[in-house]
Parts: sequence; structure tokens; C-alpha cells
Amino acid sequence: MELFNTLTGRVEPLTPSDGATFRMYACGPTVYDYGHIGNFRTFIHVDTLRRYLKQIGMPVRHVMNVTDVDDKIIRNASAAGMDIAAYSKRFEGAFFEDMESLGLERPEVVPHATDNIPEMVSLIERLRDQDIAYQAEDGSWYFRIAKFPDYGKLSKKDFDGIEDGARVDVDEYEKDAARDFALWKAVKNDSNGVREHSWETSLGAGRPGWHIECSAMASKYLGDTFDLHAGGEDLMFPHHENEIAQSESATHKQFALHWMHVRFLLVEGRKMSKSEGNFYTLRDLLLKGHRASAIRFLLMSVPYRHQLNFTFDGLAESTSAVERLRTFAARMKGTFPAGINEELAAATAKALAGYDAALSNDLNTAEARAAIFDLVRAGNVAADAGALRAENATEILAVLQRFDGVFAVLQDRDAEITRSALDWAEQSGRINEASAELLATLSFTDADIDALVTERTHAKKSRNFARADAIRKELLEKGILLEDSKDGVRWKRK
RNA sequence: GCACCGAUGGCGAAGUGGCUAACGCGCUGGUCUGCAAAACCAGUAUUCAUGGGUUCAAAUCCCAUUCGGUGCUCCA
Repeated sequence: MELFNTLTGRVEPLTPSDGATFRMYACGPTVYDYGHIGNFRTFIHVDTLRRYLKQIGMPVRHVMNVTDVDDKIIRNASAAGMDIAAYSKRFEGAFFEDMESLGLERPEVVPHATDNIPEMVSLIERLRDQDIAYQAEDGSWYFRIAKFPDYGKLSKKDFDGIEDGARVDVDEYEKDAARDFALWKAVKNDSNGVREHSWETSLGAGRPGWHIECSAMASKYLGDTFDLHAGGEDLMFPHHENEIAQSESATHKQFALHWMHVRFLLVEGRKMSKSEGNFYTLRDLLLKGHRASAIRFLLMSVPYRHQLNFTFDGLAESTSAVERLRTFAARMKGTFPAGINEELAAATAKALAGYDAALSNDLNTAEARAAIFDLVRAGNVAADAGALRAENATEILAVLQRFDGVFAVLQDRDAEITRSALDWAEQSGRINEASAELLATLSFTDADIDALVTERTHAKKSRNFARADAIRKELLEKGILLEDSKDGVRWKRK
């Protein structure tokens, strides 16, 4: 398994440096609002990595922090008249529900910033003892970048010479140098004159800076040096650069050996932003009637190092693609004559090899996807020609299983997920955001559908095709598709 | 402004020196079907933003131009 390493600029092998468990850290969510599809693209690719590593037999210890104290949380919580713990818990709960909807595995360790304040303080103390951390007039502590010559090695920035000239004062007056970043923010009053949430520590009353959280939690749960650190491309600078500076200054050891950065997505060709009106949370999409599986498949179809242009056409495409995979998997579960078709067995083996080669090569999900569709076509051709044998079906199902261990779209949980999204919308007074078609479809229970399907079958038997077609049409208008097959009628929600 | 990344069919997208340029979606025609759907078959880029260069050989390497994105500031 090889993966591009931002630090070295090369594709390099991934192995557990302790010879046993692969230790990885991913910057998790700041829980101040609902997660958007850009957040989830990053988390999905990190999940793809962890799923594939496990699949090739590498035990994984994956740590993802939850940032439950920061400026936005403090601001939003105070606006909502809540304390920060209650406020962040609410969005953290929503975040994990969304992860579940998108088929993301829960990391082995999910530490919270507010549970690790002593660790952060002691890390800052170590820096203070080396004169790398210093306290400004307002009581805040900063990191002295001039003391870390390697600063910029991850983002490939050269700060020599820029530093002196860049001493723009503006509101940076307390700092020794403009680039120095906050380790500990001294407590202050908010705009209403209310004292902000803070912790009393040896550094004075205040709260941790964002960067120190990850440094402290990564070393606490993974050790001073660990195998991989991942995050969105925007975190490379300054966040990850600062983590390296803090941790390596404190420990004098290399921090993360490998760095993975997931590129941003565009929405309809433009950067996703609230002002562009193209900003979508997962819940927004579910309420519009898009399926969780299609969203997942689209987000992971484009390899992590390329920009993904998220479009509604793309979402429709992914819906069809997932449907095709599911239809095929169901077909392979049928009964076939005993024996094996060697030609098809060879195609099956080739698909499996292609899938592994693709993911092993810097997590090329697009190529892995292609290998699977090659298998779908080969299997369908053989089945149509009556050349599919029982052993082939078993083998194919095993390959699909392996594929789904990473892609995780075969099991259909879509209706269930959409229903919970609707429940949530109802409870939070946002049901008006749900699409009319979706509500119409879901107003039909499975029993209602089955009754109509049965009636149609009787109509067909008595060759009353007009009635049969009318029922089919009625169901289609409610978003339900019928398929007549030799084994009876199958229906599915559009 | 400085730095970095990208541009492949109707759309998404793989491919980074040499097999007929993967795969998915869509579209057109056919098979199957009472009709559909699903599935299959055939067709759907002589060509990889534009211009120049290197090479026996370029989508792939080099230079320039145009367009798009990102970082330099909170951001996945």
C-alpha cells in the first residue's frame, strides 16, 4: 500500500512503524454547526484509507479529535443562550449521526479538547521552559516561530526574510513577530461584557489555542511519533505546520511520519460557500430526496488528491451506478447450475486484482470502481448467456463483499436514513425544507405498495393490462419503480 | 501580487513516454417483455485547453498563452 506524503512530496509505502498497529490521527470536526458535504468528503477519504488498511490485514488505531471549544462555539453558544458544553454536544451528536448515515466507521479513539486541557497545558509548559512559548501583555501565550528553523517544511513555505519585513502591527501588537501563533488564549469578556468560558491553570485563566489541541491529543493517544496525520488541504497551513512546530519543539522527535491531505470539493464548478448559495449540509441533501448511498459513492469516486466537482447531475449518476451494483449483487444471489465457468472465474480474479492494485496505488478509488464495473459486466454477460455457474456466483459475491468493505454501498439503508432525516426536520421545525416528492413517496408504506403490486399481478393474469399499467403509473408517480422478473415483481423507491 | 495545483467524449472521470484513450452516467438502435423496467449487444473522443519544442514515438516531458481552483486569513 502506497500513499502520497505531503511532507516528502512522494508516493511512499505505508507500514506500521512499530511493526504492529498503524497509528493515524485525523483532525476532526469543530462542532459548532451541521457538517457539510465538504467536511464529509475529507472524512470519507480518511475512512476509505482506514477501511482499506484493515482489509489488507493492518490493524489500525485511528484517533479523531472533537474540537468542542473555539471562538465559533463560544460565539454561537452565547447567541443561543446555552453553555458551550450543551451547545457542542448537540452538534457532536448530529455529526456522528451523519457519519453513520454516510457509512463512516467510528475511529478507535474520539477524544475531546475539553477533556484534555491538562495535557495541553503541560505541553505549553515544556515549550515555555525552553523559551519557545512566551506570554504577551494580555496574558495569552504564543509560539516563537523564530525558534523552530524547520517551520514551513510541510507546506513548503520559506519564511526566511519575510519575517522581519512582515511585522505588520495592526491588532497583532502583543506578539513578538506577526507569524507567531496562539498557544493559550487569556480569558476575556464577550461583546456583552460577560466573562467567556475559561480554565484556571498554571498559564493563567484562559482556553487552549486550536493548534495545541491536536498536538496534545495526538501524542497522548498515539505517542510522540506516529504513522500518519490526515486532514483537509486547507489545514496544511497553518494548522498542521503549527502542530509540527509545537510537537517537534517539545519532543525533539519527528511528529507524524506521513501526511495525507484531501483536496477541497467544488459545487457546480464553484467553491462551496454560503454567499454563493451552493452550500450544502448532508441533511440539506437528504431532505431534497437524495440518497445517502449516492452521496457517499459520489464523494469517494474521485480520488482524494483531485478536486471533486459536486453536481446534482453527478449525484443522479451515482444513484444509477449504486443501483446497478445492487441489482447485480442481488442477481448473483440467485441459484445457478453447479460447476464453474473458467473464463468468468478468470475475469473475477482479474477484477479483484485490479481493485487491489488501484487502492494500493495512492488510494485510486476511481480505478477500483472501474475494476468492479468490469466484473459486473462480465457477470451479467455470462448470466444472460446461461454460462454462469454456482461457483462463479459464490466467487463474485466474495469479491463484491471485499469491494464493499471499502465502498460500503451495497446494503440499502437509504430509506431508513431518509426517514430519520425527516424525523429530525420535523422536530427542528424544518420539515418545510423537505421535497414534496419525497414526502409523497414516504407517505406510502411498504404494505400499501405490496397491496397494489398484488392487485396489479392479478390484473395482469386476467390480461387486464390497462388496469395493470394504471397501477404501475400511479406507483411511479409516487416514486416507486416496478420490475417484473421471472421470480415475481420487485419494487424499489426511486 | 506571490506560491502551488489542474484543463481528457454530452456529463463525471482513469490513464503521466509506445497495447484499438479504462470505467460510470446519458443518448441512439437492437435483443428480451403484453407494454415497460432490469439486463445484454452495437454505436456514441483518429483524439486529450491553445501554440510551439524535445523524441523513432507525447494525453503523458519542456516552454509560452488562456481559463479554472487553492494557499498566503477562520475554513474539511
